[in-house]
Amino acid sequence: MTEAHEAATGAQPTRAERRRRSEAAILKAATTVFAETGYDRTTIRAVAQRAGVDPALVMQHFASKERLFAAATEQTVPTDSLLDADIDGLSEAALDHAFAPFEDPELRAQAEALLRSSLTHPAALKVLRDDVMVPVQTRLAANLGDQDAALKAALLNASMLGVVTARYLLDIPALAEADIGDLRRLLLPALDALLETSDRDDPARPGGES
Amino acid sequence: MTEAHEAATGAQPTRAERRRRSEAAILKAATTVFAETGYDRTTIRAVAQRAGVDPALVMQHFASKERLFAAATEQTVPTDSLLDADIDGLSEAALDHAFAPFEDPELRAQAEALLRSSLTHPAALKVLRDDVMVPVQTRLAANLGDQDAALKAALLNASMLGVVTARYLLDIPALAEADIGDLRRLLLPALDALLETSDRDDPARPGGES
DNA sequence: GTCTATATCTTGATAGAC
DNA sequence: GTCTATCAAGATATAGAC
Repeated sequence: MTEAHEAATGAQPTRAERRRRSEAAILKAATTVFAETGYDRTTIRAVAQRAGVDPALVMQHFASKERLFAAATEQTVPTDSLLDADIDGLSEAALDHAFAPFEDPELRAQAEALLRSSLTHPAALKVLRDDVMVPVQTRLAANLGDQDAALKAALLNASMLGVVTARYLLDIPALAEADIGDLRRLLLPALDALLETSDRDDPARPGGES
Repeated sequence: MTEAHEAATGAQPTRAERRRRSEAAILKAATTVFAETGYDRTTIRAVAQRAGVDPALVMQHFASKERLFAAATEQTVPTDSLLDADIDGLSEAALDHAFAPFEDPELRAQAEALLRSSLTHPAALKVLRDDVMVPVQTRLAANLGDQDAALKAALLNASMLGVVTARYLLDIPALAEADIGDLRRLLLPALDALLETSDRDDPARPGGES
């Protein structure tokens, strides 16, 4: 039952429906404010104002600021498409995986809220590290093979973290204005070089077909 | 006049000397606390306790939390050694430049304080972007030459930001435990590949001496 | 020079009217 | 279900004793 449908039919939304909608409005507003200012500087009052509701209503729905933040940053980690990538397309898959949430209008605020708070809010740090970065690195490393796999995966992941942070959160001019195609074009060779088998590999298992 | 010297001679420190010392102690404590928890979660009380002085004394010396933070993160940008690097050693110079403050016990807390607060504290963001990253990128780009110079420099700089952030602030296991020599060994080829002249270069001015 | 005491403000959270 | 009113805690910053 959509709002437009109601307006056309004149039907009244049920109480449960009204409640669900105000909760969604609050959550959307909270995600935006968290994304803009981070956890600490975000106030319940500011969230309520943005959502057009009373501050007490925010507490009624989410019980605490901590749980509101958890709800606003939930599911930031998309279903990973890093498993089915062949080795050649691995860096490309990792690159796209890093940009995807920030280029998707639906996910952008969620991702930004989590990332912006990650350096100062312990709960956000834990989620980013344990639920996002480490799993991604594990899946990347699983596709690699050489003895430096874990470290290479971590470096690739951290580099991409730096790029999206600089572009979307720090607003570093050269990166914020850049075309995403140019970023891909320049980054891909570098990421490929990072993943390439290094000299120190086990001689019994010569690296790839170099 | 050192403390040890005074103890040996029994000389009394002057008032100005006592003041200078308590100010230094406060500044050191502030830098540490800012580095650990960021600007917002750092309280004047916590700084005073860490320094072993009264909270009011902190205000007496630095007037405001904002100015205390500015003093604690001042001079984070070291005199750049990126100008005299030849093109071949450029990525190596940039890499070392990124790690240096975090590997120097004297500078570590300063750098961490600035970086940790940069995503949530506007003043810290401005310093990191305008006084640290943009100048570094400008100097890197000046040594490059091709038409993507600015973007390549920005990407290299942002990647290193991500690596040091993941290693020193987020404590991503694979990176935090890694030997810095391994990080250099794996990163250098990737950074070199990033700076390499790309295919799209102006045909009238073939890139470097490749 | 240093500290006690406190003013002033803002926060998250709660209680109760309607 | 929503809002008014308010609490308790903690923050920066100040004033003044010593």
